[in-house]
Amino acid sequence: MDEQPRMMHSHAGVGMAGHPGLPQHMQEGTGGADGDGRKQDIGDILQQIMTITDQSLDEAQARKHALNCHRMKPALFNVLCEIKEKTVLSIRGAQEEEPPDAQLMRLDNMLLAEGVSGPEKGGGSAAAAAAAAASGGAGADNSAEHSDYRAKLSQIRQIYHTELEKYEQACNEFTTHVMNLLREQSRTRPISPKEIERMVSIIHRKFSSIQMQLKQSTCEAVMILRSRFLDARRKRRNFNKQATEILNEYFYSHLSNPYPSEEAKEELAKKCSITVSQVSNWFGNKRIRYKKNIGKFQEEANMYAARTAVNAASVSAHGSQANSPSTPNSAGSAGSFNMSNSGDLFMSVQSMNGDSYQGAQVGANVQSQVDTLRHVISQTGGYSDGLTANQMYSPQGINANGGWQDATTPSSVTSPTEGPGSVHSDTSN
DNA sequence: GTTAATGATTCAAT
DNA sequence: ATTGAATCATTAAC
Repeated sequence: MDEQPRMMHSHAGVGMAGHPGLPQHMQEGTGGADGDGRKQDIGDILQQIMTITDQSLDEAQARKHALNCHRMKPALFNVLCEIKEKTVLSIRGAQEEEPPDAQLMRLDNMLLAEGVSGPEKGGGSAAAAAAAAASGGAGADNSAEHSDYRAKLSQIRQIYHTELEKYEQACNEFTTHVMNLLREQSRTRPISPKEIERMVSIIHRKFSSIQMQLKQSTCEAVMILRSRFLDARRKRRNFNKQATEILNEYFYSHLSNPYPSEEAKEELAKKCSITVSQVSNWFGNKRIRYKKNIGKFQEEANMYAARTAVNAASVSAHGSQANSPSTPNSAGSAGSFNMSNSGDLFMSVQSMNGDSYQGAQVGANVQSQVDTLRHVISQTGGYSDGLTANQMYSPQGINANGGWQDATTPSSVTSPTEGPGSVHSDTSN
């Protein structure tokens, strides 16, 4: 509280120091208005300015008082104000008109998007929902994390608003204080309204730069929170049984080409209530894991093959039955996807199969039924003797195809197995 | 507590 | 951009 008088005092002193001699001179009654006299006056004034620092405080105060009482004071101030304004304007022209800060706008946009600076609850939940959607989960069961995220966000939000309010209040207080000060001082030194205005804008700029820091750190906090929340994405949630079944059905019924198109992925995603990228992930994992250890998946393959075969048969018995016997030897296609070339007996058949999907969708459908039926045939023993049947599902068949990096597969062990006899961990962990 | 299963991520190749 | 492969990280079963 005692700063104000001190400041005023010191400013007043400086103000006085600027033009101390003139009034004094006039006061002393040298009324002569001729040119020489004026020059003389100016000389005196300058002299007095130079010696002002030597003067005592009391003397300065006395002069100030004298100045304030002088009848010419208003006119003089007006002139000085005008001059000041002109110089100020020239400076101003150079440094003002700064463009609306891009950085600030970005921060504002982000805070708005994250629901920190927006309207009360709506923005926040919207952001949380967006984050939840980004997390890829089926929603529902990550409500704990969800609320956690929301709680943290609202905490940040609260801090942000409190601080912002504080800054605004401080800014207003300081502005009024400075304005009062300047108004007060305008009695003792030339201060134009424009100057006050300018000072206010400087203050506002300063405070807004402080606010920007606040916004920046808030943004950082939100980003950290967000990244932490999104890390929860890594928290694996098993798909529900139905979804897995749908995916497996598709996989095994398209075993010769288990690469669902974008549309198929979307369809599957919709059916399984998961995202398209999750479908892609699933198929990626499935392909690689299936390929790595076909033996392990035999049972599963048979099961789904049988199931889809039943469906297919019930839908269109004719077509499927017509197809199945036509390629009895190609049964080895159990693992036929991705195979490319090899001059085999299998090859010729399988490349044919491979070709079949490249064309119309009808072809693909037929293909899927063919795949399916092959499994059924093998499972039920089909025709052709057991040996053939075994070969159908053995990794040997795949190796024979040379399709994907044969090698490694312990064919000698797996081939005779009827089921997942050789269950060795595929993805050693 | 150990281990297999599994969804997600990363990185290189295409 | 998509895929394969390796790997990570979590879940579920034992």
